[in-house]
Amino acid sequence: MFQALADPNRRQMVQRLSEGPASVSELAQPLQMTLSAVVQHLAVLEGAGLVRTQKIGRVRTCQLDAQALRAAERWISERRALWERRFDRLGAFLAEQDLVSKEGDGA
Amino acid sequence: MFQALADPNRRQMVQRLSEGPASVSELAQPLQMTLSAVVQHLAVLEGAGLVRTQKIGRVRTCQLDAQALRAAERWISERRALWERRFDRLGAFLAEQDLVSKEGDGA
DNA sequence: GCGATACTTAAGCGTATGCTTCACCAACCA
DNA sequence: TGGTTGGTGAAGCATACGCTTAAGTATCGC
Repeated sequence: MFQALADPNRRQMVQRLSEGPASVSELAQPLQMTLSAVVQHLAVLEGAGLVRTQKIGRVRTCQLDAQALRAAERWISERRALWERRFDRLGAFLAEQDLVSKEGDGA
Repeated sequence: MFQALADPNRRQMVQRLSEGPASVSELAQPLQMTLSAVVQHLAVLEGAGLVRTQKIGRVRTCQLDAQALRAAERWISERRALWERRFDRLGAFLAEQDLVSKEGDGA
């Protein structure tokens, strides 16, 4: 799923879809590539569960699946929270002293 | 940055680091690959700003950068919120339509 | 029916990614 | 001092990825 979000074009597609549903060619329009390529990207997004699509007539309409986005968000959030909580428990002061203060000369 | 999180091994490293700082070989231990490969993954994570490292003696110590995680989290969160808000508006709109139509024929 | 539209599928191709090996340097320590 | 530990860097290789072209299918509008 992070794999699916890794590509800039796919993120742009997600961005577009966050503003509302769109057809495949609408998604393709701002992207400088073939419809074929867009469909392939779409397949990745759909495979990751980030996007759901449905075909009516000859038009495939796509929309975001908020639940999948929430799952990705949660994964990051949990790890961050874990790390930040740990940071707090140990005391920011010690950590500052020990790990951050030497950044001045190294970086 | 999503690119960096796309790889399962790198996510495992992030997972490990969320539990506390670790040296390169500590990170490598649970992973079935060469130290060399781990260093390369580490470079990707560091390049994405997800991890900061510092070398003391011959040991490189790694820790998560919560801020970068927060950035990724925010990107997802914003898109999800946008989409969900739209969803709500649609719900409200439909509800309103429903209400109006009932008022229309009821009164 | 017939051309245009909106995809769909398969094949191929160049490049990026993930990994290994090998050689190497810099601490640490007995 | 010399061996071991911890990490670095470059080269090479197999596979995955992103994209294109080309050919095909199903629908829509006239």
